[in-house]
Amino acid sequence: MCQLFPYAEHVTRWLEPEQQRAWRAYVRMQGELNAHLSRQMSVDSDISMADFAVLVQLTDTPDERVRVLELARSLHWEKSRISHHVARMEKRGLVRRENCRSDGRGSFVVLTDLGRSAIEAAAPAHAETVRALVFDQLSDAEVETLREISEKVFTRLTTGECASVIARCDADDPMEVVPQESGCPEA
Amino acid sequence: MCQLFPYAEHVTRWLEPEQQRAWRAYVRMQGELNAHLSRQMSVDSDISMADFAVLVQLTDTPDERVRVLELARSLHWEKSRISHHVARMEKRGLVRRENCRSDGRGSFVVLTDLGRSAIEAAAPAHAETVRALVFDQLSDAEVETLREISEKVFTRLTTGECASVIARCDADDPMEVVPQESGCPEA
DNA sequence: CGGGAATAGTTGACACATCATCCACGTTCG
DNA sequence: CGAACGTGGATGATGTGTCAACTATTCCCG
Repeated sequence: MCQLFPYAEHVTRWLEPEQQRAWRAYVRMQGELNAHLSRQMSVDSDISMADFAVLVQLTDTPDERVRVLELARSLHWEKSRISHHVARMEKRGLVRRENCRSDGRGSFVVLTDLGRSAIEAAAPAHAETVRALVFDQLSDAEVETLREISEKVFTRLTTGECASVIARCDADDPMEVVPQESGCPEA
Repeated sequence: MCQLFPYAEHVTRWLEPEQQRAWRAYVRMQGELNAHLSRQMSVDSDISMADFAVLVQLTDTPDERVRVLELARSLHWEKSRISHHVARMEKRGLVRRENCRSDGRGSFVVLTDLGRSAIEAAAPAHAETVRALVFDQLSDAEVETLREISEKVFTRLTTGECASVIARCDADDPMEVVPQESGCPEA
């Protein structure tokens, strides 16, 4: 068995059985959940999760216009991804590009009316789906632990050697369930 | 604010603030973790996570050959995805296709020597990365809770209305950190 | 002022996922 | 037997993500 990886003991502490089980459960769940949320979103709102993320960033901003690099940083996307994606969204009329006067290199992504109504239509259903699939299954303690686990792993991912990947400036608010106004009273 | 979604109260209970925070932490973490694992895998093994998943299924099987539909079921992939992906892997020499004699429609995906050495090279580094990024950050209790949360959500996703998506037969073992032989003694 | 270096963004090539469609074979039942 | 229908799988079109190269502007330093 193990002789399949002759150098294993020098490189790897492997995973404990408990960890193996947890990891496989997590991987499976996470894959299915992503798939389900994406499908749900495109079925009942005709936009993708990626579109949604971009639109959230735009509605989060007072004048509904964000620099491309700003988008890249807050979404943790590569700039070329932003560029391609915005191009596609522009073709569908969800956003529009504008040149930046103060910096000749820059350009803004601006929310259109179509874009605004798209996200306003999508957000409630999405939040509802998340609630039904995830939070209705979990106790308060579990929710808290989920947050702690996520924060710990995320911190590990964005500090030290790992951080090299993208020029991580600060980057807050990568994604919301409900666009910012969700300071909804009865929430 | 909330009048942005006039029908919201009829449709949605929204998320509690605690849940919002947990959800955003989870989404962020999960996105970064996926990205990091994929990048890591392709950098130090020259195969993708998808390749890895397919190869694991093959090495899991005594004679290292699996029917396409079998693959689709155990990975929870669509059959066309398998087909395309196997085509690419075949072009790179990681697997090869063989016709099924007992059923003229069917075909087998067979592990090649190159494929075997690819996964043998990839697995330890991958397991090590997962351990370093995830499990080294977590207490035993957190690992247990992570598994419980994952199982609860996964169960919700694969039962009832949600299950309609793919013809969910049974489908076990969608993905492993270490190909099956990982019944490693000291693990 | 001039000439690199850094920065903002785009582009093209390619890997990947999904969807709809198609084809070949098998099964069933008249 | 043979027509109808189901199944295993392949294919092409399209949307999406990544990498590497490129352009254009701005910054910096002499």
